[in-house]
Amino acid sequence: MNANSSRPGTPGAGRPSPTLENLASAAGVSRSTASRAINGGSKVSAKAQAAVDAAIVALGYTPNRAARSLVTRRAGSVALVIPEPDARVMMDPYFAAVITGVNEALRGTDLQLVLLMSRAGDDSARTLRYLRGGHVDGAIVVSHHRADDWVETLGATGLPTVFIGRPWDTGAGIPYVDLDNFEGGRLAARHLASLGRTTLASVAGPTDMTAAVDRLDGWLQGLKDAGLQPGPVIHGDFTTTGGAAAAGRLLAQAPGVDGIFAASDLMALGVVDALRGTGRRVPEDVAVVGFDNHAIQASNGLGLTTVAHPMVDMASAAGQLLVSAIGSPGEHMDPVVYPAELVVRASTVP
Amino acid sequence: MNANSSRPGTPGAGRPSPTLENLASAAGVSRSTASRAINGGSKVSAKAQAAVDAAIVALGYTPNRAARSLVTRRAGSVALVIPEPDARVMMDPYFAAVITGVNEALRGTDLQLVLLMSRAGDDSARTLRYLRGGHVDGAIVVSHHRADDWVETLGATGLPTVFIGRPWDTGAGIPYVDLDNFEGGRLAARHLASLGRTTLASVAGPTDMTAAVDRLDGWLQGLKDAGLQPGPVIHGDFTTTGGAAAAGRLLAQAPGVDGIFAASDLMALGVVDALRGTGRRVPEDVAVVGFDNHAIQASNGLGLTTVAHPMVDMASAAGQLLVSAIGSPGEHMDPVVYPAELVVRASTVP
DNA sequence: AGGCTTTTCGGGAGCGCTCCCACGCACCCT
DNA sequence: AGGGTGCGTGGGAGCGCTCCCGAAAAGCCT
Repeated sequence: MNANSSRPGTPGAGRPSPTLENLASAAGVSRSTASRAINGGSKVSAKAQAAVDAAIVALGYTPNRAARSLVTRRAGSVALVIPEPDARVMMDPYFAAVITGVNEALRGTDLQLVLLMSRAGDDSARTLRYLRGGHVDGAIVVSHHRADDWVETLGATGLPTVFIGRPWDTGAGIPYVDLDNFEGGRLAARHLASLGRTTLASVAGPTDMTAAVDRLDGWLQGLKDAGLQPGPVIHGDFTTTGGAAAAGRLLAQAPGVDGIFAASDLMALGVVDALRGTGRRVPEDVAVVGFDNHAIQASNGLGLTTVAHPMVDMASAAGQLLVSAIGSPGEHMDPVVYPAELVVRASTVP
Repeated sequence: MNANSSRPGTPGAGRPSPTLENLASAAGVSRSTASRAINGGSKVSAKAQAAVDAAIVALGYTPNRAARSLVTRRAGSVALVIPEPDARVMMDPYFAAVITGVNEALRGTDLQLVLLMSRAGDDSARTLRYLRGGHVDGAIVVSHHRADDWVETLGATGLPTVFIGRPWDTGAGIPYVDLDNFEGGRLAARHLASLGRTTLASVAGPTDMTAAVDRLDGWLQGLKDAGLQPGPVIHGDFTTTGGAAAAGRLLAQAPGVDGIFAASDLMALGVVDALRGTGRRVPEDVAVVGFDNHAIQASNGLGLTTVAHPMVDMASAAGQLLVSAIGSPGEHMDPVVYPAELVVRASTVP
């Protein structure tokens, strides 16, 4: 037995891949019949279908995407647009979840995921040119900051588009997938109130993101429902260190706080660390509620009470929405809003 | 001023984009000349070039990628292959860094990034078919586990390929970008030894990853160099919880340990938590060294001594390597190995 | 100035595929 | 038995582009 017995004949040459014509003659049918057999198989006799199928395997035939695209005017790919500075992508588990979910939705279709990460200004024009250039059949935009004007711009191009996270401007009627962030905030407030906590504060997210604003609005509404005075609100940046810093300022403002709602699990972890740093016990002295139910919540040993945010599922739903939007263009699609659910753990209930 | 004054003429219709022929007649030249003017501009008179350039702007012309691909046999895209179960992608910051870096390298070229995440078995065949089907001009493979046989398989196809992380089988001569993990492990050992620590243990990574094995080998070599007895080695899975669990077992084996090297920052955080959970102080009782210098190391307030691992830069280097491999196929390219550097913080030096 | 090379240009062909249309054949209805 | 009505099939055209090659224009030499 020789170890390298399976060396190919012409190294590096890469034999030309078989064409549809090759396939057809190998199967003993015409190019047209072969094409029909490959796509959907309607109006093809069982015999011809079988012959083509066999030939595909025998020749290792793969249709040439470029040729197909040229005539069908379909690119066979969708773009995932992430309009964020790269550094942010690094830390936030959100994007990994989005990629995973969208990818999941695309599995089974023959659509490929093209990643479009665009930084500030100039680059976003490039991205836009690419999108409207017909190079993709649709786009999923991770909608985040108020400044991005993707909505109106993309809305005008007619390119099937789905947003993940409610965009600021929903007027264009572009479909989106979102979590009921308002209800999530309300649940957090109600939960803390039901535990008898009365001095409640929040480490909120950036004010230019709909998700952060909704969570805060819900939180305040929940406090009002419970008949509680709203405590201080500090805006963080959704990161752990940002959460810790916000907690520090918060404690300076309201040393007697006994319940904190952090608008993300990452920030909640920072908050817990900061609290412990001051000698406070969680949850005995201060109960903490996070947001996202991200796996990382378990990382400091303390189970974190949090609002579930099924990011992968939501991204997958966005992918499916896009696929069906591509399938039936022009049809109106309603937004999909996932309900919020509270997951109670040791950071509020010992 | 009417708010919706900029509505396009035919909503949803999407006017047909101009073809090269349109462009040529608008510029008053032939299709061929227009084509030449667009690609490289050699053998085109200044006058013709200017006319074409003007027409491009006037018409908003974008070349049809599919048509171009069909004749040039270049896809205009590269694949990023991530052969991991999706769940893993979620937690590990590594992949976000890879995506960021590769994307950075591709900026400036007209290559697009196509994401190929393939799960176990069946799916990997699909991925492979896609890669060898000529749908991309090259591939970057995040090489991780021993089981993946991408190396030999891709090596045979002749598709330009670069690995991130040294693959198990380097025989095929496929270029890769890696960190000097061995040296990183050795630095950790030397550092702890130089602090007078004598009972040293390691929470290593999975044994089927070259990075984990190299770090461990370097660690053991460093201990030998310092004349120290190697302490227990527990294998974790590069996650925080895995690190905490490993630390628990490690303390059972060697309660008197005064220095621990964790093969990733995530695991190091788990280790620190576990140590504190037993009442041990870091670094007074036990010094801890991590690996990666990931931003998350700051998350628990304690600065973590760690080995720098410039993942974004490395991924970017891999992207550049791939671009040049596509430019000059068949040419041999040497692996790129980044040096390891120790970053000393409070987890070892108070 | 005549013949030469060099430079610029335009038309034709064809990449691999899908779609349209027309043709043949089996089948069923009256 | 004759004329439908299907379904299955094959050939032709053409998607938008690049490349090849021959023609035209411009430059150079002796």
